[in-house]
Amino acid sequence: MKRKVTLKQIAKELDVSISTVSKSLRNSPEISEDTRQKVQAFAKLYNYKPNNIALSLKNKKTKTIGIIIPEIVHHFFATVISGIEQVANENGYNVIVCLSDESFDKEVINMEMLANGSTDGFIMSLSKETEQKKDFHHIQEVINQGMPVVMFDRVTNDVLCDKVIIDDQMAAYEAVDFLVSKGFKKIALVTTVDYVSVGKLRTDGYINALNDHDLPVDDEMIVKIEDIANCASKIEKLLKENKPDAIFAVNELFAVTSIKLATKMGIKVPEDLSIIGFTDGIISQFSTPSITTVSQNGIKMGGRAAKLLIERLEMEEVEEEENEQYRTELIETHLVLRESTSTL
Amino acid sequence: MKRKVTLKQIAKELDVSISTVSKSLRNSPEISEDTRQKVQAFAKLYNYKPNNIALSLKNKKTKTIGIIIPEIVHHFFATVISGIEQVANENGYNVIVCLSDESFDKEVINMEMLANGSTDGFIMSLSKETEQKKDFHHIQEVINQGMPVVMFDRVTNDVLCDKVIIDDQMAAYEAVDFLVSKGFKKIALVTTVDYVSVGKLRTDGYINALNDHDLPVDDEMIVKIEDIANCASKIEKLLKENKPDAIFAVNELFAVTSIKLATKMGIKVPEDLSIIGFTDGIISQFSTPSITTVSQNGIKMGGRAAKLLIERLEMEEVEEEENEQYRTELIETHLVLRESTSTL
DNA sequence: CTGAAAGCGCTTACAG
DNA sequence: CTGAAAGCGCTTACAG
Repeated sequence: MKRKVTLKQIAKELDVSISTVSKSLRNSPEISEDTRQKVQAFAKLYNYKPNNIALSLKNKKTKTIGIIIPEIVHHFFATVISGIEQVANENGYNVIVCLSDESFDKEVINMEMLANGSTDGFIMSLSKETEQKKDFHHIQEVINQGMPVVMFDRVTNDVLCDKVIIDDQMAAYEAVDFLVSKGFKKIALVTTVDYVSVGKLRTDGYINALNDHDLPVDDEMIVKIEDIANCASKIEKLLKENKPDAIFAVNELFAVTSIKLATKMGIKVPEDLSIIGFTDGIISQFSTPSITTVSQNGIKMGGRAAKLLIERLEMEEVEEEENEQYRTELIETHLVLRESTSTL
Repeated sequence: MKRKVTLKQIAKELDVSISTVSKSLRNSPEISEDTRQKVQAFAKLYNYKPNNIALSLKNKKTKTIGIIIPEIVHHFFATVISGIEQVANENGYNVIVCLSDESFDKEVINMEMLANGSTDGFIMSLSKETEQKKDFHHIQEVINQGMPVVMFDRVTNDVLCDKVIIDDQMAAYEAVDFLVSKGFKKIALVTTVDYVSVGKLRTDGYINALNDHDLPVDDEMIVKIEDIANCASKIEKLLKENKPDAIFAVNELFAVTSIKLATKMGIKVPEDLSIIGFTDGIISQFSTPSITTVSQNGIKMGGRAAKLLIERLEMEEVEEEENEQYRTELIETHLVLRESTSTL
């Protein structure tokens, strides 16, 4: 068991001061070529690596990014982490991940815990409960303390900070517009309850698209699902009683569930019913039929979020802090055509 | 912008020493009731929270766990992280995630980076490249420095440490045994190349099961896939030339790909061909037909791994370090019956 | 009961 | 060219 070696030990071993060792290793010109080499050779031999914690304390920056998301067993969020991680790594940052499990309390606790010195900033997506409560004091507090926050996907206007989103409303609009252009008249919507910000926006997009095409917006054709576990009955009812010829679903799970239920009821997809989902994940790719969907590039979103955060982090060092030019970056989306929509 | 307050500032404000503040906040009996209350009130008012980094440096422990896995956009690994995170949180630990992207170099770099004081220990699953190279010096080094490591899923016998695995060989055996018991005679295997440890074990289980039932092991019926991207041709060839009546696939992707290809070729699943996969993920659940599979409880694996690591971490404090009783925990698996196997 | 000092591992302005 | 000192934010054994 050879514990990690410290400057102190090297200094003692070489009979010089700690300062000399430190400077030698950082190639300070103050130090003579001779001792520098001696120290460096010794350090190499003992595989000296500076202690991150000590550096963090000294420099008052940790070079780590805190990520707080609702869940990780979720293709889109995993994808975003992956994007963050990549950019973070390229810039010498590490990533510490906390899950809120869609709970407000967990989100607050995690945020406060990480804010006590563990990270330089945050990248986050709101939990459903937080969106419902509209209580963002924990985020505001962190920002007030001078730690930058970047929100993505599930964001709020009530907090001023950098944001990375897609244009949910427009993307939904385009999906529905596509269906209309293909001649569908009875387009249903399977969406979330309204407090889920992205769900609400996608719902708005659906409504706008119908309006713009002078199609009626029928409440019977809009199914709002609170709890994913028992969404089946509502969708079945929609299918049976309202006989839509197309469905726009605001996520993969709603889309695949609709397909499965329709198929079970003898409704053929896409012959009798076309379906468009949202998020181009594993399910959309491997479902049978595969699902036409609005792609949402999580890797890119994560990467951008990390870039924004790091830029702000590095900027702060130079300029005086109050550069309140918060940016909201839009990641483009597009429709991925697959088998679940008929090409009449 | 009100920056976080420190002991020093509180001390100054209250005109007492830093030690007194520190002790007051930790409810030391040394301090008079009076000053203790005064300090605590003030600290509360200013929302004082001790700085994690300073505590880490002082205590020589970070209360964070380093996780190094091949990828995160992967249902099983995401599931394991989720399990780790939960147990970690319950015990006051945070989790810092690094991805090796299946690359040996990235695995080494990440490990070394985190080992320089950022984490108290590691939970990891080997990258494919590492398994191929059989170079584990980075792991051994970390262990030699006194940091505990827990490996899961993709583990190696060449490193002594705690491990959490499933019995891959037995699980595969049981899956194939099930197929045999249902009367299938021409059971094919779609597996990985041999250097992937879990793939190899599952292959062994397949072979053993056939042997024990006096069924021939035919190399033509075994497809080893190196690169997931272009596995189609090999599976098509298998289907066309060898006409298996059942397939055991060592992961979800191979299973669903086999189903899709078979269906495209007019082979009906499960009527003409039964398929069993491995890992009960999103794909298995939402594929059509849904896939019979060997469940592999990632949440539980992650939870156990975290438990093992934390136990060792807390143990070290007391006993003298060389308690080299490394444990290997087996997580039970079972067959989840779904639509992809016919129930003759 | 309170506080000065040492120390965790490092860096850097300053003296010599 | 080298080293002592101060400091990052904290804790704790020790003096007073």
